[in-house]
Amino acid sequence: MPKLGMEPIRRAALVKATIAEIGRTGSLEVTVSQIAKRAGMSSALAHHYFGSKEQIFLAAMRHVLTVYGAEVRGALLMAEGPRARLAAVIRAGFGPANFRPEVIAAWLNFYVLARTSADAGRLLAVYQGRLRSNLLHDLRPLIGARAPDAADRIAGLIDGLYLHKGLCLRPDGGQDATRLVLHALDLELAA
Amino acid sequence: MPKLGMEPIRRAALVKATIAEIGRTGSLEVTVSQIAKRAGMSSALAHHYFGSKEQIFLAAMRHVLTVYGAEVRGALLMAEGPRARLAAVIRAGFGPANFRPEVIAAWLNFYVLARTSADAGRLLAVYQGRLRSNLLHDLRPLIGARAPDAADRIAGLIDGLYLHKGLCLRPDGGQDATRLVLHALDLELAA
DNA sequence: ATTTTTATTGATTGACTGGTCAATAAAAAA
DNA sequence: TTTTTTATTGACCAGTCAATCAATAAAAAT
Repeated sequence: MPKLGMEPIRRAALVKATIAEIGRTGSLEVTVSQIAKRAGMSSALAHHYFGSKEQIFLAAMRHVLTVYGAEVRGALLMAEGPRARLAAVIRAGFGPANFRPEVIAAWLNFYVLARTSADAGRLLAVYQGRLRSNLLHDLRPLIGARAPDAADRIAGLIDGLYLHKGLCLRPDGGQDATRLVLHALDLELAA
Repeated sequence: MPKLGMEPIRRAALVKATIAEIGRTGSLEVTVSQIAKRAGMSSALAHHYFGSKEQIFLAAMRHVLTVYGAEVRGALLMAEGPRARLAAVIRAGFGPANFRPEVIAAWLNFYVLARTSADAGRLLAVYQGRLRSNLLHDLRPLIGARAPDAADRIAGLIDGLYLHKGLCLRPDGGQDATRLVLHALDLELAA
Protein backbone atom coordinates (compact mmCIF):
# COMPACT_ATOMS: atom_id res chain seq x y z
CA MET A 1 0.00 0.00 0.00
CA PRO A 2 2.89 2.35 -0.32
CA LYS A 3 1.76 5.69 -1.62
CA LEU A 4 4.56 7.72 -3.08
CA GLY A 5 5.80 11.03 -1.75
CA MET A 6 5.29 10.08 1.86
CA GLU A 7 8.59 11.46 3.10
CA PRO A 8 7.56 15.05 3.84
CA ILE A 9 4.31 13.87 5.40
CA ARG A 10 6.07 11.36 7.63
CA ARG A 11 8.73 13.85 8.63
CA ALA A 12 6.15 16.44 9.59
CA ALA A 13 4.14 13.89 11.55
CA LEU A 14 7.25 12.81 13.42
CA VAL A 15 8.22 16.37 14.29
CA LYS A 16 4.73 17.07 15.57
CA ALA A 17 4.65 13.83 17.54
CA THR A 18 8.07 14.55 19.02
CA ILE A 19 6.94 17.88 20.44
CA ALA A 20 3.75 16.29 21.74
CA GLU A 21 5.64 13.48 23.45
CA ILE A 22 8.15 15.84 25.02
CA GLY A 23 5.21 17.83 26.32
CA ARG A 24 3.57 14.71 27.70
CA THR A 25 6.58 13.39 29.56
CA GLY A 26 8.08 16.79 30.35
CA SER A 27 11.53 15.57 29.45
CA LEU A 28 13.70 14.25 26.66
CA GLU A 29 13.27 10.75 28.03
CA VAL A 30 11.11 9.84 25.11
CA THR A 31 11.68 6.73 23.07
CA VAL A 32 11.68 6.65 19.31
CA SER A 33 8.97 4.01 19.55
CA GLN A 34 6.69 6.33 21.48
CA ILE A 35 7.20 9.10 18.97
CA ALA A 36 6.68 6.78 16.03
CA LYS A 37 3.58 5.27 17.57
CA ARG A 38 2.00 8.68 18.09
CA ALA A 39 2.89 9.56 14.52
CA GLY A 40 1.22 6.38 13.32
CA MET A 41 4.16 4.40 12.07
CA SER A 42 6.81 1.95 13.18
CA SER A 43 10.01 3.03 14.88
CA ALA A 44 11.92 1.52 11.99
CA LEU A 45 10.31 4.02 9.64
CA ALA A 46 11.26 6.88 11.91
CA HIS A 47 14.86 5.73 11.73
CA HIS A 48 14.53 5.31 8.01
CA TYR A 49 13.62 8.97 7.53
CA PHE A 50 15.72 10.63 10.20
CA GLY A 51 18.63 8.29 10.74
CA SER A 52 18.89 8.81 14.47
CA LYS A 53 17.02 9.98 17.50
CA GLU A 54 19.12 13.12 17.78
CA GLN A 55 18.20 14.12 14.25
CA ILE A 56 14.54 13.77 15.15
CA PHE A 57 15.02 16.07 18.14
CA LEU A 58 16.94 18.58 16.05
CA ALA A 59 14.22 18.62 13.41
CA ALA A 60 11.65 19.31 16.12
CA MET A 61 13.80 22.10 17.49
CA ARG A 62 14.21 23.63 14.06
CA HIS A 63 10.45 23.53 13.65
CA VAL A 64 9.83 25.34 16.92
CA LEU A 65 12.40 27.97 15.96
CA THR A 66 10.92 28.35 12.49
CA VAL A 67 7.43 28.91 13.87
CA TYR A 68 8.77 31.39 16.37
CA GLY A 69 10.75 33.23 13.71
CA ALA A 70 7.77 33.46 11.42
CA GLU A 71 5.64 34.80 14.23
CA VAL A 72 8.18 37.50 15.02
CA ARG A 73 8.53 38.52 11.39
CA GLY A 74 4.78 38.65 10.99
CA ALA A 75 4.35 40.80 14.06
CA LEU A 76 7.13 43.14 12.95
CA LEU A 77 5.46 43.76 9.61
CA MET A 78 2.46 45.33 11.32
CA ALA A 79 4.46 47.47 13.68
CA GLU A 80 5.43 51.06 12.99
CA GLY A 81 8.19 52.75 14.85
CA PRO A 82 10.80 51.36 17.24
CA ARG A 83 8.54 51.30 20.25
CA ALA A 84 5.82 49.33 18.50
CA ARG A 85 8.39 46.96 17.03
CA LEU A 86 9.82 46.22 20.46
CA ALA A 87 6.37 45.50 21.80
CA ALA A 88 5.74 43.22 18.84
CA VAL A 89 8.90 41.21 19.52
CA ILE A 90 7.94 40.84 23.17
CA ARG A 91 4.37 39.83 22.38
CA ALA A 92 5.55 37.29 19.83
CA GLY A 93 7.80 35.60 22.36
CA PHE A 94 4.85 34.97 24.62
CA GLY A 95 2.35 34.34 21.85
CA PRO A 96 -0.07 31.45 22.09
CA ALA A 97 1.96 29.31 19.70
CA ASN A 98 5.02 29.42 21.94
CA PHE A 99 3.02 29.15 25.11
CA ARG A 100 1.34 25.82 24.57
CA PRO A 101 2.51 23.49 27.33
CA GLU A 102 4.18 21.06 24.97
CA VAL A 103 6.11 23.85 23.23
CA ILE A 104 7.27 25.17 26.59
CA ALA A 105 8.46 21.70 27.50
CA ALA A 106 10.25 21.44 24.19
CA TRP A 107 12.04 24.75 24.71
CA LEU A 108 13.07 23.85 28.21
CA ASN A 109 14.51 20.54 27.12
CA PHE A 110 16.21 22.03 24.10
CA TYR A 111 18.03 24.33 26.48
CA VAL A 112 19.41 21.23 28.13
CA LEU A 113 20.10 19.51 24.84
CA ALA A 114 22.05 22.56 23.73
CA ARG A 115 24.65 21.74 26.38
CA THR A 116 25.18 18.27 24.97
CA SER A 117 24.72 18.55 21.23
CA ALA A 118 26.78 21.00 19.21
CA ASP A 119 24.05 21.22 16.56
CA ALA A 120 21.44 22.07 19.17
CA GLY A 121 23.78 24.64 20.66
CA ARG A 122 24.20 26.36 17.31
CA LEU A 123 20.45 26.41 16.80
CA LEU A 124 19.88 27.97 20.19
CA ALA A 125 22.60 30.54 19.54
CA VAL A 126 20.75 31.53 16.38
CA TYR A 127 17.59 32.18 18.38
CA GLN A 128 19.39 34.12 21.08
CA GLY A 129 21.33 36.16 18.59
CA ARG A 130 18.23 37.02 16.61
CA LEU A 131 16.28 38.04 19.68
CA ARG A 132 19.06 40.25 20.96
CA SER A 133 19.64 41.74 17.54
CA ASN A 134 15.95 42.50 17.10
CA LEU A 135 15.79 44.23 20.46
CA LEU A 136 19.02 46.12 19.93
CA HIS A 137 17.99 47.38 16.52
CA ASP A 138 14.94 49.16 17.89
CA LEU A 139 16.34 50.14 21.25
CA ARG A 140 19.24 52.05 19.79
CA PRO A 141 17.25 54.89 18.20
CA LEU A 142 15.39 55.29 21.50
CA ILE A 143 18.12 55.15 24.12
CA GLY A 144 21.38 55.12 22.18
CA ALA A 145 24.36 53.87 24.15
CA ARG A 146 22.20 52.33 26.84
CA ALA A 147 20.68 49.97 24.30
CA PRO A 148 23.06 47.00 24.65
CA ASP A 149 22.51 46.58 28.37
CA ALA A 150 18.80 47.14 28.00
CA ALA A 151 18.65 44.51 25.28
CA ASP A 152 20.42 42.02 27.53
CA ARG A 153 17.98 42.74 30.31
CA ILE A 154 14.87 42.48 28.17
CA ALA A 155 16.11 39.29 26.55
CA GLY A 156 17.01 37.84 29.93
CA LEU A 157 13.65 38.80 31.34
CA ILE A 158 11.85 37.15 28.43
CA ASP A 159 13.77 33.93 28.89
CA GLY A 160 13.43 33.99 32.67
CA LEU A 161 9.70 34.62 32.71
CA TYR A 162 9.20 32.04 29.98
CA LEU A 163 11.01 29.55 32.18
CA HIS A 164 9.08 30.58 35.27
CA LYS A 165 5.64 30.60 33.69
CA GLY A 166 6.45 27.42 31.88
CA LEU A 167 7.25 25.60 35.09
CA CYS A 168 4.29 26.60 37.22
CA LEU A 169 1.83 25.95 34.41
CA ARG A 170 -0.60 28.75 35.15
CA PRO A 171 -3.32 29.27 32.60
CA ASP A 172 -2.82 33.03 32.25
CA GLY A 173 0.88 32.55 31.61
CA GLY A 174 1.72 34.48 28.51
CA GLN A 175 -0.43 37.49 29.22
CA ASP A 176 1.01 38.16 32.64
CA ALA A 177 4.54 37.71 31.30
CA THR A 178 3.84 40.07 28.41
CA ARG A 179 2.55 42.73 30.77
CA LEU A 180 5.59 42.43 33.02
CA VAL A 181 8.08 42.69 30.17
CA LEU A 182 6.29 45.60 28.51
CA HIS A 183 6.46 47.43 31.82
CA ALA A 184 10.17 46.64 32.04
CA LEU A 185 10.53 48.12 28.57
CA ASP A 186 8.82 51.30 29.74
CA LEU A 187 11.24 51.54 32.63
CA GLU A 188 14.20 51.18 30.29
CA LEU A 189 12.88 53.84 27.93
CA ALA A 190 11.95 56.29 30.69
CA ALA A 191 15.29 56.15 32.47
CA MET B 1 38.32 -2.83 56.30
CA PRO B 2 35.01 -1.25 57.07
CA LYS B 3 35.50 1.80 59.21
CA LEU B 4 32.36 2.73 61.09
CA GLY B 5 30.43 5.93 60.63
CA MET B 6 30.94 6.02 56.89
CA GLU B 7 27.37 6.90 56.02
CA PRO B 8 27.58 10.71 56.17
CA ILE B 9 30.93 10.66 54.40
CA ARG B 10 29.65 8.44 51.63
CA ARG B 11 26.48 10.45 51.22
CA ALA B 12 28.40 13.70 50.96
CA ALA B 13 30.81 12.18 48.47
CA LEU B 14 27.93 10.93 46.35
CA VAL B 15 26.20 14.32 46.35
CA LYS B 16 29.40 16.03 45.33
CA ALA B 17 30.08 13.45 42.64
CA THR B 18 26.54 13.76 41.33
CA ILE B 19 26.88 17.50 40.79
CA ALA B 20 30.28 16.99 39.19
CA GLU B 21 28.95 14.34 36.82
CA ILE B 22 25.94 16.44 35.85
CA GLY B 23 28.36 19.23 35.11
CA ARG B 24 30.57 16.96 33.06
CA THR B 25 27.83 15.53 30.86
CA GLY B 26 25.62 18.61 30.93
CA SER B 27 22.53 16.50 31.44
CA LEU B 28 20.79 14.12 33.78
CA GLU B 29 21.87 11.22 31.62
CA VAL B 30 24.31 10.10 34.26
CA THR B 31 24.48 6.53 35.44
CA VAL B 32 24.64 5.53 39.07
CA SER B 33 27.84 3.69 38.22
CA GLN B 34 29.49 6.85 36.93
CA ILE B 35 28.51 8.76 40.06
CA ALA B 36 29.65 5.98 42.35
CA LYS B 37 32.92 5.56 40.51
CA ARG B 38 33.72 9.27 40.83
CA ALA B 39 32.82 9.07 44.52
CA GLY B 40 35.20 6.13 44.91
CA MET B 41 32.77 3.32 45.63
CA SER B 42 30.67 0.69 43.93
CA SER B 43 27.23 1.42 42.52
CA ALA B 44 25.80 -1.12 44.93
CA LEU B 45 26.95 1.04 47.83
CA ALA B 46 25.34 4.11 46.32
CA HIS B 47 22.08 2.20 46.15
CA HIS B 48 22.64 0.99 49.70
CA TYR B 49 22.76 4.53 51.05
CA PHE B 50 20.26 6.28 48.81
CA GLY B 51 17.89 3.56 47.70
CA SER B 52 17.39 4.89 44.20
CA LYS B 53 18.83 7.14 41.58
CA GLU B 54 16.10 9.72 42.06
CA GLN B 55 16.94 10.00 45.74
CA ILE B 56 20.54 10.69 44.82
CA PHE B 57 19.44 13.48 42.48
CA LEU B 58 17.12 14.93 45.10
CA ALA B 59 19.88 14.92 47.70
CA ALA B 60 22.12 16.78 45.27
CA MET B 61 19.35 19.27 44.59
CA ARG B 62 18.79 19.80 48.30
CA HIS B 63 22.49 20.42 48.72
CA VAL B 64 22.59 23.06 46.01
CA LEU B 65 19.55 24.75 47.54
CA THR B 66 21.03 24.59 51.03
CA VAL B 67 24.27 26.19 49.91
CA TYR B 68 22.33 28.87 48.08
CA GLY B 69 20.09 29.52 51.08
CA ALA B 70 23.05 29.81 53.42
CA GLU B 71 24.74 32.23 51.07
CA VAL B 72 21.66 34.44 50.93
CA ARG B 73 21.21 34.41 54.70
CA GLY B 74 24.87 35.24 55.22
CA ALA B 75 24.72 38.14 52.80
CA LEU B 76 21.54 39.46 54.37
CA LEU B 77 23.16 39.59 57.81
CA MET B 78 25.68 42.12 56.62
CA ALA B 79 23.19 44.32 54.81
CA GLU B 80 21.51 47.33 56.36
CA GLY B 81 18.39 48.81 54.91
CA PRO B 82 16.07 47.51 52.17
CA ARG B 83 18.20 48.68 49.29
CA ALA B 84 21.33 46.97 50.58
CA ARG B 85 19.37 43.81 51.34
CA LEU B 86 18.03 43.67 47.79
CA ALA B 87 21.52 44.07 46.42
CA ALA B 88 22.70 41.31 48.73
CA VAL B 89 20.02 38.90 47.49
CA ILE B 90 20.93 39.65 43.89
CA ARG B 91 24.65 39.28 44.49
CA ALA B 92 24.15 36.00 46.32
CA GLY B 93 22.24 34.51 43.40
CA PHE B 94 25.18 35.11 41.13
CA GLY B 95 27.83 34.37 43.73
CA PRO B 96 30.82 32.23 42.82
CA ALA B 97 29.37 29.17 44.55
CA ASN B 98 26.27 29.18 42.35
CA PHE B 99 28.18 30.16 39.26
CA ARG B 100 30.54 27.24 38.95
CA PRO B 101 29.78 25.50 35.64
CA GLU B 102 28.77 22.24 37.28
CA VAL B 103 26.35 24.02 39.63
CA ILE B 104 24.81 25.86 36.71
CA ALA B 105 24.36 22.56 34.91
CA ALA B 106 22.78 21.09 38.03
CA TRP B 107 20.32 23.96 38.34
CA LEU B 108 19.36 23.76 34.69
CA ASN B 109 18.73 20.07 34.89
CA PHE B 110 16.85 20.35 38.14
CA TYR B 111 14.47 22.69 36.35
CA VAL B 112 13.75 19.86 33.97
CA LEU B 113 13.56 17.28 36.74
CA ALA B 114 11.01 19.46 38.48
CA ARG B 115 8.59 18.81 35.64
CA THR B 116 8.83 15.06 36.17
CA SER B 117 9.35 14.52 39.87
CA ALA B 118 6.88 15.90 42.39
CA ASP B 119 9.58 16.04 45.07
CA ALA B 120 11.87 18.03 42.83
CA GLY B 121 8.99 20.33 41.95
CA ARG B 122 8.32 21.06 45.60
CA LEU B 123 11.99 21.77 46.19
CA LEU B 124 12.11 24.18 43.31
CA ALA B 125 8.92 25.88 44.49
CA VAL B 126 10.59 26.44 47.84
CA TYR B 127 13.48 28.21 46.15
CA GLN B 128 11.25 30.32 43.95
CA GLY B 129 8.98 31.23 46.83
CA ARG B 130 11.88 32.21 49.04
CA LEU B 131 13.49 34.35 46.36
CA ARG B 132 10.26 36.17 45.60
CA SER B 133 9.47 36.61 49.28
CA ASN B 134 12.93 38.02 49.98
CA LEU B 135 12.61 40.50 47.15
CA LEU B 136 9.08 41.47 48.04
CA HIS B 137 9.91 42.05 51.68
CA ASP B 138 12.48 44.71 50.89
CA LEU B 139 10.80 46.17 47.83
CA ARG B 140 7.60 46.99 49.66
CA PRO B 141 9.00 49.71 51.94
CA LEU B 142 10.64 51.29 48.89
CA ILE B 143 7.93 51.24 46.24
CA GLY B 144 4.81 50.01 48.02
CA ALA B 145 2.10 48.72 45.72
CA ARG B 146 4.47 48.38 42.78
CA ALA B 147 6.53 45.85 44.71
CA PRO B 148 4.82 42.60 43.57
CA ASP B 149 5.35 43.25 39.88
CA ALA B 150 8.85 44.47 40.48
CA ALA B 151 9.64 41.34 42.47
CA ASP B 152 8.38 39.16 39.63
CA ARG B 153 10.54 41.05 37.19
CA ILE B 154 13.69 40.93 39.28
CA ALA B 155 13.19 37.26 40.02
CA GLY B 156 12.53 36.53 36.36
CA LEU B 157 15.57 38.51 35.33
CA ILE B 158 17.77 36.62 37.79
CA ASP B 159 16.57 33.27 36.48
CA GLY B 160 16.79 34.34 32.86
CA LEU B 161 20.29 35.74 33.07
CA TYR B 162 21.41 32.74 35.07
CA LEU B 163 20.11 30.55 32.28
CA HIS B 164 21.71 32.69 29.60
CA LYS B 165 25.09 33.06 31.23
CA GLY B 166 25.02 29.42 32.16
CA LEU B 167 24.55 28.35 28.57
CA CYS B 168 27.17 30.45 26.82
CA LEU B 169 29.78 29.71 29.44
CA ARG B 170 31.51 33.07 29.47
CA PRO B 171 34.16 33.49 32.12
CA ASP B 172 32.86 36.84 33.40
CA GLY B 173 29.39 35.40 33.88
CA GLY B 174 28.25 36.31 37.34
CA GLN B 175 29.69 39.77 37.42
CA ASP B 176 28.03 40.93 34.25
CA ALA B 177 24.73 39.42 35.34
CA THR B 178 24.98 41.09 38.75
CA ARG B 179 25.60 44.45 37.16
CA LEU B 180 22.64 44.07 34.81
CA VAL B 181 20.23 43.08 37.57
CA LEU B 182 21.41 45.82 39.93
CA HIS B 183 20.76 48.31 37.17
CA ALA B 184 17.29 46.84 36.68
CA LEU B 185 16.71 47.32 40.39
CA ASP B 186 17.68 50.96 40.07
CA LEU B 187 15.19 51.38 37.28
CA GLU B 188 12.43 49.84 39.38
CA LEU B 189 13.21 52.06 42.34
CA ALA B 190 13.54 55.25 40.31
CA ALA B 191 10.27 54.83 38.46
C1' DA C 1 7.17 -7.69 -18.46
C1' DT C 2 10.95 -6.81 -15.83
C1' DT C 3 13.60 -3.99 -13.05
C1' DT C 4 14.18 -0.38 -9.96
C1' DT C 5 12.82 2.68 -6.54
C1' DT C 6 10.06 3.94 -2.52
C1' DA C 7 7.44 2.62 1.53
C1' DT C 8 6.89 -0.17 5.41
C1' DT C 9 7.31 -3.32 9.33
C1' DG C 10 8.29 -7.42 12.54
C1' DA C 11 11.92 -9.44 14.43
C1' DT C 12 16.31 -9.11 16.25
C1' DT C 13 20.58 -7.52 18.16
C1' DG C 14 23.82 -5.50 21.05
C1' DA C 15 24.66 -2.49 24.50
C1' DC C 16 23.40 -0.38 28.70
C1' DT C 17 21.21 0.33 33.23
C1' DG C 18 18.80 0.47 37.68
C1' DG C 19 18.41 -2.39 41.21
C1' DT C 20 19.05 -6.88 44.02
C1' DC C 21 21.59 -10.24 46.56
C1' DA C 22 24.67 -13.35 48.44
C1' DA C 23 29.13 -13.27 50.22
C1' DT C 24 32.99 -11.15 52.76
C1' DA C 25 35.25 -8.59 56.27
C1' DA C 26 35.88 -5.85 60.16
C1' DA C 27 34.27 -3.39 64.13
C1' DA C 28 31.20 -3.47 68.22
C1' DA C 29 28.29 -5.70 71.48
C1' DA C 30 27.07 -9.72 74.10
C1' DT D 1 34.37 -15.92 72.24
C1' DT D 2 30.32 -15.62 69.87
C1' DT D 3 26.98 -12.77 67.84
C1' DT D 4 25.35 -8.84 65.76
C1' DT D 5 25.76 -4.79 63.21
C1' DT D 6 27.91 -1.97 59.60
C1' DA D 7 30.51 -1.60 55.33
C1' DT D 8 31.40 -3.20 50.87
C1' DT D 9 31.48 -5.41 46.43
C1' DG D 10 31.19 -8.62 42.27
C1' DA D 11 28.00 -11.00 39.94
C1' DC D 12 23.75 -11.09 38.24
C1' DC D 13 18.82 -10.11 36.56
C1' DA D 14 15.24 -8.21 34.16
C1' DG D 15 14.04 -4.69 31.44
C1' DT D 16 14.75 -0.97 27.96
C1' DC D 17 16.10 1.13 23.85
C1' DA D 18 18.42 2.74 19.58
C1' DA D 19 19.56 0.91 15.56
C1' DT D 20 19.72 -2.79 11.85
C1' DC D 21 17.97 -5.90 8.52
C1' DA D 22 15.60 -9.02 5.83
C1' DA D 23 11.27 -9.39 3.83
C1' DT D 24 7.07 -7.58 1.56
C1' DA D 25 4.43 -4.76 -1.45
C1' DA D 26 3.20 -1.35 -4.55
C1' DA D 27 4.26 2.32 -7.68
C1' DA D 28 7.42 3.97 -11.45
C1' DA D 29 10.73 3.40 -14.91
C1' DT D 30 12.75 0.57 -18.40
